[in-house]
Amino acid sequence: MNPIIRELEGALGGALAGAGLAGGAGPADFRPCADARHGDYQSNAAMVLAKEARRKPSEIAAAVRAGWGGVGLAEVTVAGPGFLNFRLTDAALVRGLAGRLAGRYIEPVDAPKTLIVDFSAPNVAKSMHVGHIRSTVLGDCLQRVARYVGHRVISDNHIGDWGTQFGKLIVGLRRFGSEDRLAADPIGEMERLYKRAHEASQSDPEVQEAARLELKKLQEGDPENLAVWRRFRELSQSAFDGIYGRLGVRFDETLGESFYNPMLRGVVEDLVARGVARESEGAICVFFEEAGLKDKPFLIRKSDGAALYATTDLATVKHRVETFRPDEIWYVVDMRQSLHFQQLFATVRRWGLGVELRHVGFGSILGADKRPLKTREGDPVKLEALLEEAVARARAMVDERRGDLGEEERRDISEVLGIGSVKYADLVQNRHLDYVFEWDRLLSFDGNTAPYVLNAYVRIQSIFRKSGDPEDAGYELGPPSHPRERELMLRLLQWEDVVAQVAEEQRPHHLCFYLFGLAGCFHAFFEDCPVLKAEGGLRSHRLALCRVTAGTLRAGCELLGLRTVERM
RNA sequence: GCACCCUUAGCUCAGCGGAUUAGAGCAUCUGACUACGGAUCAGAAGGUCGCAGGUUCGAAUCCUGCAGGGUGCGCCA
Repeated sequence: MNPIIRELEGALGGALAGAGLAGGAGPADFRPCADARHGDYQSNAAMVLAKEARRKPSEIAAAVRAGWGGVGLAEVTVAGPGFLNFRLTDAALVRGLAGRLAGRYIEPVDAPKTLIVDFSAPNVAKSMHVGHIRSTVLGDCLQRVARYVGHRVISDNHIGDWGTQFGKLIVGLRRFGSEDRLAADPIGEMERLYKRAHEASQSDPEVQEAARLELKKLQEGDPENLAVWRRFRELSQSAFDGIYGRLGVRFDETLGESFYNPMLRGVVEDLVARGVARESEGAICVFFEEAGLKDKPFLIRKSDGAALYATTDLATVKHRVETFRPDEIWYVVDMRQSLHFQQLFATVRRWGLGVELRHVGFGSILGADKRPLKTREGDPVKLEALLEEAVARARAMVDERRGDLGEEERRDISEVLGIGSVKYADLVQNRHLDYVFEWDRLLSFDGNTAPYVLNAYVRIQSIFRKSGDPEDAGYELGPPSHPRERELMLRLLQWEDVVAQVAEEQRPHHLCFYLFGLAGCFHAFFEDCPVLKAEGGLRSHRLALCRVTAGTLRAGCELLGLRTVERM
């Protein structure tokens, strides 16, 4: 929280206590005014607390005003049935931004936690496609934000590197494989091999049997098949790394499904021994009493003895708890899996592992027809191709407007804008809504988009270049001399709270909306308040505002996983 | 059948631990081009917040029911 806002909230708490309403009555409910005409910040605490205390809200509000101890911070007015409206003093505005001008952008949370953020999770031997965008972009943003506010974060890519598909892949490689193709386009070749073997097995029982045997050999640790499997995995990983590099996404751990393989048997046995799971129709299941889960058993071992997705997930939780001692684990996974997570979480609770699990769910990406996005041929759209197209489209716009810049810089700007636009379009939306992927809207450089936000930053950088001042010039923040300055200062003050909210609710769209609003405030300020033409203290003050704004925009972009550029 | 999610302006969406006259963007219309970057700004118009009840001094927000759309639900992941 911004230090000055914290002081204000404290002063409100004190005034409430002075009015006979103990601090235990809950938060002071101090927040920016919904409508700026009423003031800068507001509190409905008087009305909320009046109900419990069986007193008149207006009376409580009047008492708060009379006992207001934050005179140097804000003036209080009472409106309507008991609204408390606050108008910050100039001194408070200046003091609230002093830390930021000095480069301090965040105060660590009071109680840092250890968090595991589980996201992305592509499958080996397949290319990443649109279905992976949201998990990857959202998960990366959340790990950045959580780290930023001071939590200890472990990001983990739970890749799909084990399963029945490897039987067919091995058969495919042996019968139809081509080293040349595998070297030239590893993922493409692996997909082709799988498809080829799968098709062959449909019509030819011999192929199907061969795949089954190869899978069995692999599972039993046959060295040759293991070597092939490792090769598939390595080839896939380097393809993933290429995309992650381009997206600027990093993982602390990449513990795929195969890692947990040796633990699966023990997990099932332990759950049975503890009475959490039991045999049913030849399989092992967990049954629930909870409403909604009653008739929905959680299968952890098939009747043929094989483990399932659920088993691996349970083993994963156990391993994470034992290894990293996390307070929370966040699963950034498609909402369609919410039942699975409900069951998983309920099972873990009964198992008594003592960790808070959270499903950070999100909706699907749809095509213009409102059906899951596919290519014209009906295949999923590959992530690499999608990023390539985004950058190409951005490049066309950069070329059109900035022919004066060199080739290398234009390429770099296009990359930042193209990738940034795709990420931003995803993050700006409330995550649990499906979203319709439309190139024109996504890359429209108008509205609440990455280019708009980046442009505000670029304009500020341009001011500094033009100022002729040294980069480390000291500027001094003064009291607002214009309404636009005041609006900008107030907006800047909200930064810490917005970041905290994103961390608490795992909802990055709040940060996007904040940055968009901040960029708008800056543009408006820039329109009405000459910076470089101002003189003396005013020039210094306005440049200080520019500096804090640029720093905040840059910090926000970084949290979203967007790179910034100096010119565009 | 059961469960979860969604329904707010023409379109895409914020807001939903209740509160002062429901907000943005896009599209539409009007202005600002001797511009510290017009990839901008200012303004207008546009909504019985799916429907019906209920709780409350006060409901887009909480509760119940209904309708429409989506998703998922024993041996896939």
